[in-house]
Amino acid sequence: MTKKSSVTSFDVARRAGVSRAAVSRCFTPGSSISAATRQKVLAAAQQIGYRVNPLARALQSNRTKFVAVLASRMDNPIRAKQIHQLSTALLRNDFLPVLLVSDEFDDFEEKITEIMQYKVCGIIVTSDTPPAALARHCALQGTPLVAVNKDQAAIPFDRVLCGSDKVGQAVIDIFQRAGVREVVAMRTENRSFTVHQRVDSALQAAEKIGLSASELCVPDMSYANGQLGADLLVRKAPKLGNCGVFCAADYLALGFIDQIRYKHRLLIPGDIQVIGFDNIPESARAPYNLTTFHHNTLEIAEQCVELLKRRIKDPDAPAVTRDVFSRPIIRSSTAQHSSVASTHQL
Amino acid sequence: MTKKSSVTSFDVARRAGVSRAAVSRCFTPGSSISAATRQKVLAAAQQIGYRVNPLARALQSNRTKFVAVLASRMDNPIRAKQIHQLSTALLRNDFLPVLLVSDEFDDFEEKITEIMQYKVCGIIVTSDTPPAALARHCALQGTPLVAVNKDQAAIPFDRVLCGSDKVGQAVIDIFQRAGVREVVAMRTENRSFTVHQRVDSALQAAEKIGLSASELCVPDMSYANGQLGADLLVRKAPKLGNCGVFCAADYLALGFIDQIRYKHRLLIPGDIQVIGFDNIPESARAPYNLTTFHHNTLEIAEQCVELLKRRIKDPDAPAVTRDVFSRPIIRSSTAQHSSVASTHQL
DNA sequence: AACATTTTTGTACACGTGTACAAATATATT
DNA sequence: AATATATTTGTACACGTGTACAAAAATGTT
Repeated sequence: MTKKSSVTSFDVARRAGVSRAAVSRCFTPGSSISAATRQKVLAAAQQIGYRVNPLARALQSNRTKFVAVLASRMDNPIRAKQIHQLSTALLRNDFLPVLLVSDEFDDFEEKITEIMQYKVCGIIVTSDTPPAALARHCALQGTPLVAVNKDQAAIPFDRVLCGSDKVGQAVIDIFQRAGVREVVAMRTENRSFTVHQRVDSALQAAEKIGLSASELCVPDMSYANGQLGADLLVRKAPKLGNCGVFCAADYLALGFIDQIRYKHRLLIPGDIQVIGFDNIPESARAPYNLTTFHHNTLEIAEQCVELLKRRIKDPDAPAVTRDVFSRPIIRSSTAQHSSVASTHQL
Repeated sequence: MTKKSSVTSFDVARRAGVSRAAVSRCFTPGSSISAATRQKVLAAAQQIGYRVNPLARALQSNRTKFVAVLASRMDNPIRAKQIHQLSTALLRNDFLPVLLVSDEFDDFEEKITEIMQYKVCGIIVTSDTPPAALARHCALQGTPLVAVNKDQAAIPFDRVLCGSDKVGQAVIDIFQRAGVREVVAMRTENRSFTVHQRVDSALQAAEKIGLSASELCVPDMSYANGQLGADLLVRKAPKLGNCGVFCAADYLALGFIDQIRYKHRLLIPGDIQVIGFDNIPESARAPYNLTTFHHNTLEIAEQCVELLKRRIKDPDAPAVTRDVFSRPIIRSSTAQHSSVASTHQL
């Protein structure tokens, strides 16, 4: 048993009556080979079930189809979905995703250098891994790097964002139309680029139209911290009138809403209006009906792969940033005053 | 730039004043090498930053550290968590997970045969991929195969389950203590081994103690199908008394609960009691508070890796099935009659 | 000290492929 | 038909490693 089915290009060459180089050329796109011999080789290969050994090919050409995907915190459904979409997009484009999950690893850099030894043809960063050191490492090895929702660094790399600055403006527009007089933006302490950008842009947009705005800070992005945020807000300002809270992630918003309703016994959107970001499945459901933004993970994934392919083709192209639009989705966690009752449903 | 840092074992050998074979032996566990030369080699390697080229090694030894992880439907949080835990467990044990997501792919088998060309050292199946054909393929190539929550097949393989038969009994116990007189078990049409096993074992357990029991079938495992199940149940039996519904997955249960409450205007657990399975984060929250079972993805992941390692060590060992216990978690979607108010909280 | 035995070392080959180079063939041009 | 050019083919080497084999060294035994 376990017969090593090592049928090599030699076998194909012999059977087709050509040199081994011809076989290699037949399976190497762009090589010079006549139609006649190509046919002979393909026929022979078909007959004896030949497949190019990708390891030997990689050893020679210094390239594999592997793409390292750096991830973390997959308990957040939007992150899980992003990984799902990324993996699918990569597979669809004939890459093979290697999933490196950074949680629990102190020596995560070690894992990255290890996978780079395999001559991966690219790295996609979704995790919290700070990309500065990684970008240096990649530049040194000539490995393409694409980062999702990351700030720029000294060494440039390709990036994909999700509606960086337009989101804040949209939040304020919605709140204003809904009659909100005071805006609170909830951010996290940890180093998440987009969270801060969303919150900052919202605060700026509020200031621009003279709307009272403040921020509220919780440690991390989770349901529990959303609850914490509710407690903090109620303690700080027990009397809330026409208040709108922008949570930088749906997970925060859900915790916030549940805590406001079930512990503090206030009404949403009657007493407090809430906007989230991500549009995770739960947000659409009856108990929440959260006004939020569609986090377009599919489009992000496709942009990542496109940038990756672009850079593989032209390693010296200038670094690019693609901004994927995040569509607002109005539901009933915000009041719907105006006649323009735009009720997008996903 | 992009200097190929190809420092090879030749370079190390020259610097250490030994043969290249000595270098190879130094980095091959179990090889015969003296302590003295090992030191010399390690020192030299350290100095010039040598790392074994894993591709060349793989070409020679016919083994890589890659493990193919077959996944699907990662929009379900429990599946996402399972992938997360599996990837982490693999990385912790010095493997590299390659994530193959089957959704959207008609020619998924092609992807599997492709990754097998890379001489992966194992395959772990979490997806809906029917393992029968795969098992044959793996047996032929001598590739270890571990399946999660799959039925046995003609060709045996290692398996990990999650409380296959004990769950049904536990469900009925809980319902009985809570005063339920009629049990309905919701199953899915699609080919999920564990769903059917859970439902069947519950029906059997009910029958054993003379409890009236019936089943309800919905197409797939999703929130929307939980809603559908609620509609079907209410249409079939508008007058429900002391009824307990066992949903084979929390996602179903949540949809069921929301639909029962927000559309049919019935009370839970007053009118209908509900038990789920998985203990996804949402189930613990205030709006739901679902009685369910802890789906121990961490333990499952570790068992998978353990079985994988075992089989790599001894390829001819008999196939094994490990059953991971799923602890019941009593919350308030079931009534708590008896004095033994066991309120486990995760 | 001479021999037998174990351990360590070096040489040489194998893994299966891509491609530079020159030779051979096919095509275009005068 | 003879020459110039473009295309295809085969040969030979390179990619970087693991390991069988025999030679050498170290260790143990009488």
